[in-house]
Amino acid sequence: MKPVTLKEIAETLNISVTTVSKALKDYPDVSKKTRKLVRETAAQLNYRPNSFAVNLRTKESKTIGLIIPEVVHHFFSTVIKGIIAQAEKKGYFVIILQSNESYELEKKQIDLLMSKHVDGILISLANETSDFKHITDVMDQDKPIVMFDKIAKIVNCSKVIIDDRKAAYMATQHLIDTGCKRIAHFRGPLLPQNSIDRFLGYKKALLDNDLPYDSSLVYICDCSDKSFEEGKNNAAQLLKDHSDVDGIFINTDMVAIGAITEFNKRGIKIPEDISIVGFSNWFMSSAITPTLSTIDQPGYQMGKMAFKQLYKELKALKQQKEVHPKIIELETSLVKRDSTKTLI
Amino acid sequence: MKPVTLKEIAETLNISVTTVSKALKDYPDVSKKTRKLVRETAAQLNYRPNSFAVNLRTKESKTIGLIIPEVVHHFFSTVIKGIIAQAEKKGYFVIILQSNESYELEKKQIDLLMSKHVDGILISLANETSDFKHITDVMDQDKPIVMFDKIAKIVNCSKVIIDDRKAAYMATQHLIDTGCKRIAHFRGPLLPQNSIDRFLGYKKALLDNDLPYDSSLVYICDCSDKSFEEGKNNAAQLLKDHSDVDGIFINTDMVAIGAITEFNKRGIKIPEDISIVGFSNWFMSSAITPTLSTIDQPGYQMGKMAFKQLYKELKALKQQKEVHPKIIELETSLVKRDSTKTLI
DNA sequence: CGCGAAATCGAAAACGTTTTCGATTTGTTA
DNA sequence: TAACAAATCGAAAACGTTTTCGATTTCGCG
Repeated sequence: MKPVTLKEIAETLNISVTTVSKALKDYPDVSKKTRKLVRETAAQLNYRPNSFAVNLRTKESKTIGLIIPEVVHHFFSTVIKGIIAQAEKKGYFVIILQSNESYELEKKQIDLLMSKHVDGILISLANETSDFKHITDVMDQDKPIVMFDKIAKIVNCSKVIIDDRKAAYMATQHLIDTGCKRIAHFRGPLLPQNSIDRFLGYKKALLDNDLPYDSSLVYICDCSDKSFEEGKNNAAQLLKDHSDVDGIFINTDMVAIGAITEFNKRGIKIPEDISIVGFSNWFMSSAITPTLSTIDQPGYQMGKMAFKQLYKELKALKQQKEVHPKIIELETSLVKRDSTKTLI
Repeated sequence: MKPVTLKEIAETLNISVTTVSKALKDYPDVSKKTRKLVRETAAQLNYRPNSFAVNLRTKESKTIGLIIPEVVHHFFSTVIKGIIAQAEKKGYFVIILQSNESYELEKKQIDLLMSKHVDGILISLANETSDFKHITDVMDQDKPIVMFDKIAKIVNCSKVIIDDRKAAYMATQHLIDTGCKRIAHFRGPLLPQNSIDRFLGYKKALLDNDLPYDSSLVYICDCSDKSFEEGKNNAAQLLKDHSDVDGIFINTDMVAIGAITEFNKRGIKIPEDISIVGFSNWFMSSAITPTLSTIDQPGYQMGKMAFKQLYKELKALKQQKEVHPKIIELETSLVKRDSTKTLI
């Protein structure tokens, strides 16, 4: 009933605990004979090292923390999956906590993870977060932290990102290329770096093509769990405000699908009346009618890379090596579908 | 730089480690004066108990394991969210592992969690799983385990479920009530209890209404990440096989949406030609055209309840009390939308 | 056989906490 | 003031592992 310990193996074999421990870890200073003997009885008694004791001794938990703004979110789900898969390969566990896009909660969650002594932290920042002391505090304690997707440029840690500005530029340029002259933008919240960058990419594309930038064509949405509704509302509002708009670049696919739904309901033809490009390549974007042109954002890959970088830093730290923060930029691509078309 | 320990607090105060420890836990045998003193210096030195040592001493990790077939899944996301939220309230962490619907992987993940000494396990079984020794092994080691959604009736542990049979009956009855005479079923895989139950509910509703059960009207789909495609394929196949079908009860919303997409493409009118009812009330079901009638399945609630039950058992076990497995059944409801209508 | 080197082993400390139980001090009452 | 109860404290063991360092044994070789 009681779990088997090194001591019990030692007793049944009439050798010391030390030797048993060393035998199981293939230390060179224990003879092959006893090594084999120990292995066998350990297997026979179904020995499992007590991870609590190992943790205490080695000061490692083989566990990392993951803080995410929102678990119920398709893109983040794929990131989580990438992280978990990669962590498992390296024998790490992942503890997931949510920030609910709240700065206070984010701080609390970091605190919890630190008191739990996770070996490292992966984080995508909350929309609210504009102060980063809680992050730098972690770094000051020599605990590696890697940001992904929603990052802070000012913090000097490793990051896994896409070039949001470039991607948004690509999306907007595509609208222009297919003939749009007056292009609106449904942007995300004001603080997060990626919604800023997407906005800037949109703006730059306009200016590079000698199209005037009109701030009244920029609509804000939270991109919360109400995204879909926001898309509908913004679409309705846009129709009221500007009858001349012929294209929209939208911050996320879900908002875009909300907008499409609203346009469909009102008999606005896509892409004949209005062309739309979304962002993230959520699988539903190929299911909606019309199918949605969008930017492909590699979530799984992002999770995978984020863990890989964290793992590198964990190893470096263990060997007392210097770690240099690294910025990993993943490629995005434009996926052309039916919501954008060159009209004759 | 080094984290402060009880010992250091004791030294700065010239008292024993014992007293410090007891003071921090409000033991009655330390005077109020020293208790306050200890608290203050602990706060001042920013003392954090070393969780590794606490774990080792108390044999608790305040961590539970969660095994889920697939993280990238809207329903499971909401369950995860419910679990994490509730766990946090009680000071528990959640380690998430995926089974990818594989029995072998599920076994391995349980093994990992056991070796990590999680305090308890929450699990939704993989489709492949038909042997349950790995589950009963956990129970034999007095580690509480609670199943949710995809459960095994034969295993005597606590479960949080819905009445899939009743819900499916409701869905099918609704199709019949709106005038359908020949109703197909896109069912899930053969092994999981819930897809069996949904099939049985469908069948019973037919028979209770004196409609013949025709096994050729039952189509199987994996409900994997290819769900959407499967919906399209099954829909296309159905049109080839049976031109007289006027209603379908579909195992999940995502498959249903795939089917709707296919029907839309082919000019089949919903609900005029074919009525459709899905399952789970995924938010996209109110976004698709036409909106999808479905069964509301309370994911968040299910996660919350699953953790609550596990927590109860953890507490009972700590107090050496007997634990009685409990089956918690959550209510479902029919959500009527545009994909089903009584036609005049 | 003797000597040094190499191979093999084990005692013990350490990780930081919790908790038992005995020791000491303080307070109370006759 | 003596005697006892109550309050307050601390020594030490325990949780199970890892690792250092010294002790012992074995071996090779002259």
